[in-house]
Amino acid sequence: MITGQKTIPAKNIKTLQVIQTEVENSNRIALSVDCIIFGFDEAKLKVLLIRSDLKKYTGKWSLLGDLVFPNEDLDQAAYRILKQRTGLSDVYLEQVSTFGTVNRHPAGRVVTVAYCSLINVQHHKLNILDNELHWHDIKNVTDLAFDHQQIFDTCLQQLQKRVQEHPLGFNLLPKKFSLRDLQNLYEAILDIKMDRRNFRKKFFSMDFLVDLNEMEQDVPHRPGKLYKFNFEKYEKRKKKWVGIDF
Amino acid sequence: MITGQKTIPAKNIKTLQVIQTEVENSNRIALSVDCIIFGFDEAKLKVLLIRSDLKKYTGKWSLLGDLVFPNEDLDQAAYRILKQRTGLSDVYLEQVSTFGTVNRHPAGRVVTVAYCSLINVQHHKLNILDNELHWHDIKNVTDLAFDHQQIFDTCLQQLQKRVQEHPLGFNLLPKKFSLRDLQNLYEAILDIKMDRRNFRKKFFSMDFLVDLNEMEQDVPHRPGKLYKFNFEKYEKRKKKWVGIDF
DNA sequence: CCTATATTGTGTAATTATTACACATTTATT
DNA sequence: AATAAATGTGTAATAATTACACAATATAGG
Repeated sequence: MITGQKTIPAKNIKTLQVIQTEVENSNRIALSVDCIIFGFDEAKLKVLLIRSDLKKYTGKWSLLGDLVFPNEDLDQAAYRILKQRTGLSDVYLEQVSTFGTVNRHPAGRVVTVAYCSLINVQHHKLNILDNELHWHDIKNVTDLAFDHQQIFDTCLQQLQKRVQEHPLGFNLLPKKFSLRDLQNLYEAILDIKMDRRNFRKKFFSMDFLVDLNEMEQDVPHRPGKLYKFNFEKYEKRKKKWVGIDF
Repeated sequence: MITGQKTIPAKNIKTLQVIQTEVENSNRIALSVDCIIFGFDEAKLKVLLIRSDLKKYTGKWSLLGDLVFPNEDLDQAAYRILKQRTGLSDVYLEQVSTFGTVNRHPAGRVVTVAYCSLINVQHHKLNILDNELHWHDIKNVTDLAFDHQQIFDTCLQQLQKRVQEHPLGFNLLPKKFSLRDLQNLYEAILDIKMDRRNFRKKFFSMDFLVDLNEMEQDVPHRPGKLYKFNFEKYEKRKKKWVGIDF
């Protein structure tokens, strides 16, 4: 057991003055936010990308990003950049991970924080300010500019994990959806097929779906019932975990 | 469906020159790493803390952190800082989250990336260079300096989650451990009590524990069998997930 | 209007995982 | 030799998961 030793010379400890000098001078690094914006449309999971306009990456797609201002909170910067680049506000936005290899950006040292957002393609109008802002089927996302492929892969993986543990997916669907929509969503995100009956059983047993007593319109087959997700009930009841499993 | 529109003026797009100017000039921010180092001893989960030496936080404890150099990778910085401050190397180290509110540090704008490390207290000798470097029972960790309490809470929560899904816990135990040790560890991390028989059944059914045919020594009661974790087997077999549950 | 097509809605049996719970055994200590 | 303290073990009840098939309902097209 290690015990405290007040008398040891604090070699690695710095005074506030030293730290201030370091913070103010040569140790600073440019910091950016990159937004990974997922949407769901035509039963496919999509992501918003723009063309890179850097010569080094001509023709390649990239994530939406920009530098963080020295006087704004990191989360705030994420919302600002998302708003600026797509017109979107009032959406789910979550920090995923930070990427900081020295040479990840051709303009110099830029450490970037990835934020992930899930939006309902039907209900959010995009404000297209940027270079070919585009929804891309995630199946076709390869070879992005910078280290954006790695960032994208990380975010997709985290989405796959989180969507199984939290009702995130509903942010990607219209307010009223059919069970088929819901299953399509999960199948698209997780890239698997599920048994329809068991999928329904599972969601009904969770007891968060509210039957709206409405039917789908304009489908070329027997229409399904429409449901909404009861977020209030979920918030009240949530959290029970504990289940070791690996 | 949004389609690409090459002719839209790219208001938000910047040339490499513009970005370079931004990156080189006034937009830079100090970046630090904070290390949350968990250990397990006396059936308690512990964390390494040092005294803050800033006047503002006199008497308070803080995490081990330092600034990232402009020419080193972020992960590299985390390993360097951990090594520098504790003498530890060759340990599990993982990025958790980034904290970036404007006023989190009194010396100016410093965005910090939290890294979490799990070490075996018995098998790693600490190199005490710092101000009262100390193992603290996590139950007594309150009111840390800076926003370190928030960072600590986030890391502990993530540890609680991850330890249930991955065999992380074994990094905190000696190579040979009893099932009681293992259960104590889980109970300390998750802060719950578990049924002994069911705990054993669970771990035996996973089939990753190797019976070493050795017994505990120097315990004041019937000694238990010693086991090790079969990491190779785990690596081969891992990944099955898919289980929607919330 | 009738038929074909596509998709919805529904139940059960088998298997597997989880929970709750008690007593005999082994070792160290006195 | 007796005591104290912890180990090691099994079963029954319940809950969750999986695999699987057929009738009902709407649209589309002739």
